[in-house]
Amino acid sequence: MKVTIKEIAEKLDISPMTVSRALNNRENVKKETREMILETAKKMGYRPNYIARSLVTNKTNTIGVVVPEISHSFFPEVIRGIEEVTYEKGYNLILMHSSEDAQREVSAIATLESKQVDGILISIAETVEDFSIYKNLVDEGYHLVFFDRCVKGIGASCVRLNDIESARKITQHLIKKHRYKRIAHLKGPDKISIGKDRLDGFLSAMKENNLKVNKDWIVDAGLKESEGKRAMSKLLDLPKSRQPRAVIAVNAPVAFGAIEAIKERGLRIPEDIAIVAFSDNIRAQLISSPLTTVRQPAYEIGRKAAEKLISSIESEVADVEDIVVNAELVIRRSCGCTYEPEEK
Amino acid sequence: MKVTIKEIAEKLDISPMTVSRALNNRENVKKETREMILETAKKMGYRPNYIARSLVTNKTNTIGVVVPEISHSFFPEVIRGIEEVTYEKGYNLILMHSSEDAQREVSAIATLESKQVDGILISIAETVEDFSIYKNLVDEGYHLVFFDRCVKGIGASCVRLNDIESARKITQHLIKKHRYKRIAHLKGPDKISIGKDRLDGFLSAMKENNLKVNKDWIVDAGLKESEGKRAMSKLLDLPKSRQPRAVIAVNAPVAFGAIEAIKERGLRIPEDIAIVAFSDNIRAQLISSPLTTVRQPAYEIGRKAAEKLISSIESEVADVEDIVVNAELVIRRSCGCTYEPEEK
DNA sequence: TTGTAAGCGTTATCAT
DNA sequence: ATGATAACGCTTACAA
Repeated sequence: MKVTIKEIAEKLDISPMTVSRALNNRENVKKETREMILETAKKMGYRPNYIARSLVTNKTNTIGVVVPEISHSFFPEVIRGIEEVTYEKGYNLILMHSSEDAQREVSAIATLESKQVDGILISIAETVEDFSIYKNLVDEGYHLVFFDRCVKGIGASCVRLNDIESARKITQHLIKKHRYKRIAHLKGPDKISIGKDRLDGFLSAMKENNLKVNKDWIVDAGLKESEGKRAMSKLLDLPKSRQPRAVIAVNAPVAFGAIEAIKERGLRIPEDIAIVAFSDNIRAQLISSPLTTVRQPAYEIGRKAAEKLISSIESEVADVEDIVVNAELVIRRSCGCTYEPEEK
Repeated sequence: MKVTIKEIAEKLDISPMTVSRALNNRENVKKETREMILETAKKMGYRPNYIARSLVTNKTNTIGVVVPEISHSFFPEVIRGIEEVTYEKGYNLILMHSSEDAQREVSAIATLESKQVDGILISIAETVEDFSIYKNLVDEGYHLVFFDRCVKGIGASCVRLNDIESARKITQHLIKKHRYKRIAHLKGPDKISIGKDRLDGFLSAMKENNLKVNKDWIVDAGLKESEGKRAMSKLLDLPKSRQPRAVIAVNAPVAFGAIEAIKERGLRIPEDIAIVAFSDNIRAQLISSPLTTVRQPAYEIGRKAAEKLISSIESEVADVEDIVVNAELVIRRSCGCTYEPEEK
């Protein structure tokens, strides 16, 4: 039922090799022979078997993508960017989804290796503690590019936001524009770059303005809404005199959780407490005090990561790059600014 | 650099076959031999080569997914549902993206065939005119399941919304609850089921209530925002006396386009003209007259489609099913109902 | 319990 | 320009 090169060859009474050459548009086939082969192949409904081809060429023209989650808007948009580039360059995409689970991520990577992908794009799961897996991949010569959530210093390229700079920028906004002095940070996991960088940028801006950062104001908030709520509650449990006037959340879900905690105490945003966050999403403008955020150019991150990976696959040079994409401040009401709602 | 079964066998001075058996947890391997093999394999960093395995077993444990677009919320959510099931059942996902382009869809399918996927899940591109491709796939014995945008009568299963019923329900709401009589429909392409079914449900409800449907009130609006705007303009260009009092849009983007046209003429929603749409999305609740919609259980559609496909792959029975998922009315202000904004 | 031989569909290499 | 042969890494079928 499935037509093979061999069958075409038999039908035409020529060698499989000639058929293969014709089908692959090689030079050295007589014009008439080629035409006859192409026609017959079409008539017989021939489809090349990439599995067999890959086995001999040791190339699958496939890249694996591992994302931690796919429900929110950021990763689908990144995937769209990746998909666009891979399509242009003739690659396919195997999509794996770690659900923020380190174990599942390990098995996803193993599967991709077994599928002999030409390279891997990965944004690591929140719970990952052991980076040796990535290190091993790189050491074994795999093409690996991180995006958004990167691991530094293991020799893999990385496409990410300029998080330190963005954190500085949004902190500066709170300080210079609004004259807030008591600023807290709901921070992400130390282990992943967004957690560390956003904290660093925040601290750097505070220091630059000679503002004191109370130790209680740096609270672990993970990356999820429930954790954001818990972390914010901790801040609000402080004696009034030690509470912050403004809060910077590591991402939007954490901010939404924090907002819940604030509302439950009957406090107003931004009058009683201001809040801003990284990672813009549509819900940020929807809520009653629209959230000032740092908007991430997700599509662009996807494109750049895919481009970097494919160029590294095709050129075979191990040119490790740290590609930084600039984010944009989206000013809304939650920081204390006045605000014209955006339609659409 | 890449470890093979043969290399493990040589190192242990046994046959590759025994190694293969041990690695695949077959019964007939002595316990000590198996343990020794497993240990060595691990130490050497062995990864099975699924490409080679697939070539002989003729099974890739991979299914292909073709979606028309990935930017909006619906398809990512469907993909999540698909991903969840494929993960549970031990399958992988190759993701292809037609960009609503028939030609690109054809090439996506050809690629999936070449990659020897075990089955294909597809939601067809808007511009597809020729259904013989799908028919051929089915006739050749491919496992094919449509989701959301289905093609009927070619012997493939389909998971979709109960569009006729949903259309009836939302039309009934406009008629019974609001007493609108002059109702127009911004319709989708006839060729795809959502276009046809939503129109049919609308017409059926109108007929049941003895309401006349002016021919001018059925306007082709494609599936995109720009086309929705153009279509709505057509309605608004009618003499005042022949204009509809309420409009049902085939999907949310078309509704947003229509709303733009309405606003540009200085008309109010729902006071001057009411509008409702299929396919809820977060923007629907965001706009100034929050849109009454039919909410599609995308995740569930993804799950059911994947389950159906995998069961058909594994059971080898050609049990064609038309699986219908029920949608839910989300009442907001644009239909004329009063409305409490949802936070979150 | 273990081994041998053949073959999956394709392409690389060397020959003609 | 075309063909013969071997090989990619694995598993099936059969033999020992």
